[in-house]
Amino acid sequence: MGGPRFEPVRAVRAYERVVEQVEEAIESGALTPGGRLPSERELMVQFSVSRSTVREALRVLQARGLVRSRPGDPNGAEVLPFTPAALHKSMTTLARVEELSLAELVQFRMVLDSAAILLAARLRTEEQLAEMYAAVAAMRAALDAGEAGDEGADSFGAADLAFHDAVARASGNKLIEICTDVVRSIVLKLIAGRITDEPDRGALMRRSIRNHEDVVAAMRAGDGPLAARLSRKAMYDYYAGYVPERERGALRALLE
Amino acid sequence: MGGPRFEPVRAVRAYERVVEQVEEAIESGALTPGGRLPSERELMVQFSVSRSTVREALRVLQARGLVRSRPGDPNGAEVLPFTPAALHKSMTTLARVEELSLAELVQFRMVLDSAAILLAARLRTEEQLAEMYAAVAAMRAALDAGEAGDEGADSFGAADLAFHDAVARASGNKLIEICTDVVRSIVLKLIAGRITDEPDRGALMRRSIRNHEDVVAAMRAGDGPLAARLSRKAMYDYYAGYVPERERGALRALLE
DNA sequence: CTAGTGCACTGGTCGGACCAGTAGGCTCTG
DNA sequence: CAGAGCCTACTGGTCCGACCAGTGCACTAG
Repeated sequence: MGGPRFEPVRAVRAYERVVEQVEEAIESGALTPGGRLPSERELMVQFSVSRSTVREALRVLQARGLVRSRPGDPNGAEVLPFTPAALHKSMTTLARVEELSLAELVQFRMVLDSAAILLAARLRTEEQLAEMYAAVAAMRAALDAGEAGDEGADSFGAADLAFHDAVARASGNKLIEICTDVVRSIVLKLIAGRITDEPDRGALMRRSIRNHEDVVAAMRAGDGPLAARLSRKAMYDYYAGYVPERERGALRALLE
Repeated sequence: MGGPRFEPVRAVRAYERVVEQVEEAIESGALTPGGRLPSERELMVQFSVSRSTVREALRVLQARGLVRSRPGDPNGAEVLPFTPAALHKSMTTLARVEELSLAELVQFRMVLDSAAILLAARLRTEEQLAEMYAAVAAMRAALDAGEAGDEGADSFGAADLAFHDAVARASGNKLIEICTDVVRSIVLKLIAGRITDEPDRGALMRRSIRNHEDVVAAMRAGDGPLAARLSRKAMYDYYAGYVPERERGALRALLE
């Protein structure tokens, strides 16, 4: 039969117990976003631990994006609504430490974005479709403004963001929405600097706009698979130039 | 012209500076996994801060999965190789706090897994293909063992994990690999308990095995799109029963 | 009734102290 | 001389008490 199966007892630190309890209170809904934790001095009484322990627990909770504390606030730490900030942080370190290549990130975006478009083609409302049209129009306006001066880059990027954000929201999947946003910002940070030096930037933008128009037209027509395929091609066209030649093959694998 | 553009100065805490410096040392490669940080008392000298501050910084770094400290270790905190533990944590809280539905999670898995299979169908080596066959064989063995007693559930799940892990690795995209793994474990945790109560469990497993066989056959034939479509169907078949009726439509949208 | 001023309290940081635990050098023994 | 055991100098975990610069609110003076 074998003796009783003993499990190794991991030494559980005091601050971890505090973290667990607060975390559970938040997840169970006992503490809602906007609500306040008791002050540190109050917490040390309730948990019967020292203030150092309380503070270390709060640091962990803060690192996980669950609470925020402000000096001088008489109300104690504030419970935050969930933000993907922690997710963003861990993915960013993943990208840096684990040497994620730009190709992998762009590939990931192609996968998620085309999935979002496939879903949005079915689920989108007329209003959301209008948002997408507006975003494309804003991209065109940014292009025209950029032809004269050199200011259009920011607003073009903002319009592009608005487009993909509208699509992601229309997909009805919050996880896709958040992940696309996170990965998008990481990609942009990686190619920042190189993006404005692009010699053919105007042509790139024009092509991107045309691609977006094709995508949204296919979505209006309800042809999700086509829209998804077009969106993968659009993203490939836009980012392939930044990806080393020998890694582009993996990207093209998604173009069918 | 407008006056000089002042930026709001956010009060930067001492422990944050410590975190930043250590983080940068890790990301720049000055500190490599397996390496050791100086002891806390040594750090408080180097940074000219108190031990409380050092410790709060270490707690943050630990929460981000970058270091780990053990009591009594004369070598100081250990720099960890990257693990998706932090990513996992933040996604889990995302799932709980932000009320991600099971349907969204399964949908996400369908998207990522089919993408991984599409890529793996092109890039897989013979060895990786053999791994997948072995995993399917293990699933069948677990089923047969389970018919007699009631022990097969664990080994069936383990074999299933091995299959999808092999596919994800063969895709050549570490981000996909990590995310599928994270989401997978969250899904399993959500339906834990319900999974063994399934009355038709044997039939479900048999069907799943057949689906996996079809997928791997399509991959051997090099038909990525077919394999991807089959894998989406396989996942739908396996998990749809746990998803509320009215949310299944979004899942079916991915079946074409 | 309003505007200004304290006060009580907050979080951030510091320094010192104690404890249980570890690792490696040391001594003592064979 | 070799090996087994103790011992000490560290480690991280926790506690305590203190000070500071801020914040909100009540209270007061106009």
